[in-house]
Amino acid sequence: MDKYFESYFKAAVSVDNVVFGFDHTGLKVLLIYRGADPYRNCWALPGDLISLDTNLSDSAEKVLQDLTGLDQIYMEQIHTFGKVDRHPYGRVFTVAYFALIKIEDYHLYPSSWAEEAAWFPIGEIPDLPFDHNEILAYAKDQLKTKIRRQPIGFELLPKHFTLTELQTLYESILETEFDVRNFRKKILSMDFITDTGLKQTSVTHRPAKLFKYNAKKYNNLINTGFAFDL
Amino acid sequence: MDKYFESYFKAAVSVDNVVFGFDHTGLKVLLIYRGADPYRNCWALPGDLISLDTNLSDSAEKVLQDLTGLDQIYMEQIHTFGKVDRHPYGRVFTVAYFALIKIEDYHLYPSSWAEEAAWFPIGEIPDLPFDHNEILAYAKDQLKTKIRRQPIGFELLPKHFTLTELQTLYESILETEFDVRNFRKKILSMDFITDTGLKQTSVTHRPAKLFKYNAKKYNNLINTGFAFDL
DNA sequence: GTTAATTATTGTATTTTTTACAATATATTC
DNA sequence: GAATATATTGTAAAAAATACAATAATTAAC
Repeated sequence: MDKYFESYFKAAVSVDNVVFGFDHTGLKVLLIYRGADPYRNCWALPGDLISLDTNLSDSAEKVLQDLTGLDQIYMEQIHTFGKVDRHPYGRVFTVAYFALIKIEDYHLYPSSWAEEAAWFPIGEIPDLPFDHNEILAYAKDQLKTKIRRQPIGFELLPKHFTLTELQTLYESILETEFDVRNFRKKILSMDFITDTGLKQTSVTHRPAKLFKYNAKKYNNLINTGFAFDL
Repeated sequence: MDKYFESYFKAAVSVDNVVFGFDHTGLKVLLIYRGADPYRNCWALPGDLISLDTNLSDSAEKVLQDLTGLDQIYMEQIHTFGKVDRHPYGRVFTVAYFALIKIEDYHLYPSSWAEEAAWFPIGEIPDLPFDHNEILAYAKDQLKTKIRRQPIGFELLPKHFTLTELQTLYESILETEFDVRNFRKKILSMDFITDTGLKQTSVTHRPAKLFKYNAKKYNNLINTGFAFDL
């Protein structure tokens, strides 16, 4: 390499993951309690500087896995943040990813320098270090946009879910309300949510039918020009 | 900074701009002829390593301005590419931006190490260095997606345009055809494209009315829950 | 100045989709 | 079996999307 280029190779790159989960109480975000500088003893997005011998997308998975134990979950790159002074140790660009998980399917195993990992309701997020509040706001916005046009909502629900749960998910994220009958008609007419034949148990009222998302049917539809839109 | 962090601060970050233009012959992409290593004497996306004292979004504008002379145009970050071996000089992450311009409103002034700058029809793009073909493919895909849902098509047309030009733009980018009457009805019903009262001149047939995009009206609509969709 | 050539402009009937709206069904608990 | 709680379902009206072709305005050629 020419000497001329040396001054450019002094940046670091990090990954910050915005992991959304959902349960009956609403939308949640996964934060870790930092046990390392900078910003030791703060809750923050699970993110870290990345090692320069690893591809970016692999790094995103590795960082999340190292800090929280989460593996093999739906992840998507959303934006890169690169203000000059966003990191106290030097010029650090951070690539933000968003991820969706079924809370009840995973246990959290904080490790590396993450002392804790916990779900925070979307309305009760503390002040976060770096530009993490900005990143989170961006991710929330993306979630709202994407969930209307791609069938990613199912990533947040258990494998088997009721139509009421599905409707609650959409209403909660989109901050709106749907008519029960119309919502069901629309969803079922799309024909990629199928009845499992099973019903809820342990409820103290009429049990709801359990449905599941059929990715194959969705992909077939896509190929015929269909566009999901809620 | 702790010594521990030093090994992380050895990456470089670049910006690569995918600039789309449009004229009566179709969609075009702006490439520059590289007069510097690596890949000297190749056509490539206008991109460059960024200086570490400049914010990311400012860098995107600066790089484009330096190489092509283009300034104050619509730009949007689309994706960051970070494969380990994508750059021969070391670990370089590149943040891709896409930009839309009205070809006839600008002159190209290649400078810095860009020996030439030229518009290439989207169907006649040569093999590009780095992962630029991959970046371009991603950008094309984004353009197709975004143009259907945001009124960005107007960035590619002259300030005053005919409805036929607008329809041709959409048909060309979306690779589809619309019924003339239905297209006009739909566009005009959205009420943010207004008649300028002017007509085409120097055409050898019935002159078409000239319209313009009214961003204020669009923003008003957005705030009332309207969603542009073609 | 009439005709040919070229592109611009416009309306309507049909079909499909969206919307608004409330009664009945199925389970548990007491 | 009565009370309670949630699940499930249909229809009519309105709105939007679709399919389809004749007329209008200009220039060029004669």
